[in-house]
Amino acid sequence: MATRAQRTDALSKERIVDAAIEILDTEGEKGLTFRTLAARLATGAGAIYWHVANKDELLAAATDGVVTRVVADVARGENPRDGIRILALGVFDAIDAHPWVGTQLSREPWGAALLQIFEGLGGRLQELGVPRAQQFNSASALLNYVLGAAAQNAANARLVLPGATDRSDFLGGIAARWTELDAARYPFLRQAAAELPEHDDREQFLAGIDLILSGCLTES
Amino acid sequence: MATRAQRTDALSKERIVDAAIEILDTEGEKGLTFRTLAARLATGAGAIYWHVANKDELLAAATDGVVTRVVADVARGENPRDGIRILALGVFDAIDAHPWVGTQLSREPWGAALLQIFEGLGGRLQELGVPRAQQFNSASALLNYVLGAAAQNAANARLVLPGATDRSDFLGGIAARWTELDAARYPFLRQAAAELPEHDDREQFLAGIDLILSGCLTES
DNA sequence: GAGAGTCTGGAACGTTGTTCCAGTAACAGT
DNA sequence: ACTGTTACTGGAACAACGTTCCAGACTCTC
Repeated sequence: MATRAQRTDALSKERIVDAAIEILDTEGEKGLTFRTLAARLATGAGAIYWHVANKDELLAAATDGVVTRVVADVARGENPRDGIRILALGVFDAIDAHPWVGTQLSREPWGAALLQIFEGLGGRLQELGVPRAQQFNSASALLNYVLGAAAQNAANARLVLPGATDRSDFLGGIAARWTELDAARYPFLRQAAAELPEHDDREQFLAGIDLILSGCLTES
Repeated sequence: MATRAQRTDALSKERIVDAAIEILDTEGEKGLTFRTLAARLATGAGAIYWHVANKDELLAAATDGVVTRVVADVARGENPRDGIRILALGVFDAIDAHPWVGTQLSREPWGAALLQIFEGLGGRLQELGVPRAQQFNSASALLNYVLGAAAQNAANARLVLPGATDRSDFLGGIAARWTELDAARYPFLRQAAAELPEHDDREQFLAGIDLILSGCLTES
């Protein structure tokens, strides 16, 4: 049974997941259906179900595929602080390139993809000298922050399409709405509106990482 | 047109949203369909569409409803640090009670619910004396952390149902899987597995808030 | 009463995830 | 070369969903 021959045009979970990733990237989350997938693979829906239990498993596998590549790409041997920044930014960029990964990471609580990121963050916090009693909490804080920023960014990416021509138009439009808010109830937002259009998501994300890291190291 | 009389059994957006929240809380996200909603309101799907544009708007309205209540409940006049903790914990608890809110907050990037939370956090950071240049970044970091933790918690809540009888069983099962991981690739997770079963989600969440706050205040 | 607006309920449409199953390809044993 | 078994395929069929459509019912104004 192990050494069974394959047809030359054999379908496989790997080919299916790769095709799914391609569709997700080009057509978005709504573009991936078992029918479009079957069409791209020139087969029927039933054949796909032989290799994949259901759509959730397919999405989880696609997510794991992307995340595994990111985590593996982060060089070991960096000093731990830079390692954390590179890893976090890698996840951030991956989700920028594949917004559906952000959605998926928030849906799949203890999946393989998440564990890899958690390990990468936690291991480097150890190296940084965070006291053992606080390693778990600190790593969780970092992970939650990364996931929150990621999901938010993914949702944004999904939203840029309609209306605005480019990113600064888009943010300008949101800032304009903020300045129209009730001054008594939303003083902070009205002030922040000024900074919104020219802020850089990546820089802001990294600033948050540094903030949390400095918190990890100052708390005794 | 403004002073049009209402039938006594009149449908309204408010009644629809309230019924939707009830279904979401009792039956979960999958339980809310326009058919179940119409059945509970003893009407047809078309009647609902007269008051609500589509399901997205319905979910957004339900989310805003819950979040508005939470934000309003947080007493002003607290010292700002406690205010942030209470607000964040309020959002956390609300999502624990209504897991679907967590999912929704991550999907709706600049919705009214999010703005209220952002304002609450940012305003109190100002009072805390965070330098103006860092208020935007700090508030974003807090918000992203809250959202990440919230979404993760919501996903967990959705997952407890099958299998395990109670929470510590559930976490114990996950910890057991962590200890079976490859020791060379996952040293941190294997260590964290020991702490997982008895950790308290709320406490860990608050520890993360304190971590970020201390980071906000030490970064010059 | 007549007419106009507002609102209702349910039938109907197109699409989705999933199941089912008759059929085919490649092997192993004889 | 035949046969049976297993591994796999493709497409028809099903139930459920979000959404649209529209004939009617209600309630006001004239």
